[in-house]
Amino acid sequence: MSKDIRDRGREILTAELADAAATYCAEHGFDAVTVDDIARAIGISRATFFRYFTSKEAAVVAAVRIGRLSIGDQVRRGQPALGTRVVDAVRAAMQPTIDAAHATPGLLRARLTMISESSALRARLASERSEQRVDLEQALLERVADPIEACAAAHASMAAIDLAWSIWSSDERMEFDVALDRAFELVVDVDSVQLDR
Amino acid sequence: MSKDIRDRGREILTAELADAAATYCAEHGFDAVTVDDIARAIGISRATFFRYFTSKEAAVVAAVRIGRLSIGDQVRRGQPALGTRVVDAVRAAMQPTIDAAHATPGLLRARLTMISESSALRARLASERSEQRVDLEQALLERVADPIEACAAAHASMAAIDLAWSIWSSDERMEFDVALDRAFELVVDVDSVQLDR
DNA sequence: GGTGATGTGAGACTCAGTCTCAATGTCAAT
DNA sequence: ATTGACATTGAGACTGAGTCTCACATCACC
Repeated sequence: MSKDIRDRGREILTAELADAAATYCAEHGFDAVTVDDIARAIGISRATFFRYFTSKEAAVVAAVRIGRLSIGDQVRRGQPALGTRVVDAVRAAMQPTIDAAHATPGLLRARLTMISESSALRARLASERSEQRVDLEQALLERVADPIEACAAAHASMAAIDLAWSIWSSDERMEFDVALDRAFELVVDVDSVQLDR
Repeated sequence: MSKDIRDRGREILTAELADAAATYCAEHGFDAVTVDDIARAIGISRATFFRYFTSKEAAVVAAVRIGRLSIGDQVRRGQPALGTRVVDAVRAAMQPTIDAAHATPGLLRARLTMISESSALRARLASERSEQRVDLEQALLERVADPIEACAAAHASMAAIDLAWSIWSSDERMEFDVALDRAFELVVDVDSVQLDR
């Protein structure tokens, strides 16, 4: 199937372009550069840039999206056993992300910092996370009978994943899998958190 | 203090403009109208539109943002007692929103539907919710000693609030306070949700 | 009636994102 | 080697969002 090969080739090329674009933006400041600048810097035309990315922000956010599989697909692939707690299934589905974070932690931290410093990039990331939650919801609906329970589990799990990134970002020495464990534990036990001052 | 009066006047005017803008967009389709169209329709110039709203999307989203107080400020105002569970404090802080949702449920539902149908508006709403979470985090930090616990509680609470809007949107007969109760209960008990098929 | 501060409209400008069209490259069949 | 189908690219025009400057109007205060 030559089509698969072509598509894979395009995927790899997209990843390389996103990487180069993110590197260029990190050097010059995302808000200070135009799409023309980025395109020229990574060796393509403006028109081609928009064939690979839907927006200026998308290119940079694509550079931190680790595995090519969505979180929903990762859950499906894991084929978690009947009776598994949903939060455990989602936590397990994060393994590829953990591996990627462990491989190049410094680069990932730098790029998350860049994103957090631009309101346009923060907005894009928030929007992307929201879509990820919908994707996770759909995957869970296939394995959980009550749709509202599936929806709730997706919301809580995404909250935990978000929290894990926060925890990981705020401590240079933290490993991402530890942050994830802590985040899921905190979210599951959130009813024990009280006002203590 | 005349300055306060002026500011209050501007707040009221902004709310009226947002309302008119949302109504116009609902009639003609958000993606199909330009800022020029909206501005003309609500009787101001394009330049003035951008003095009241930071973007085209902001005007519409402002029309569904109910109380003028942020969720963090609502928690502070509630002055919840020492030992209160954070989730209960946040749930209680939603009372003004409940009241507003109860006052004009049909209008609110129509506008949330419009938002869900435009990717630009969905993105804007997601971004706004993310900022609300940060705001809530800051308020909780003042009352919870462990910053990570405060952060976790903010993430979980915002997940519950998001979920409440989902639940409320998906059932015409649901009252928003019931949706909120159900959402908080589901998020707090999320560890009991299992894969059952 | 001046005078200064604030709000508004007009219009120029930059840049993001879309679209069309022509040029180039690739591959297969002959 | 040549041709023809097809995909990719670059160039450039175009729309519309968002910013900025300047001129004008309005209103309060003196």
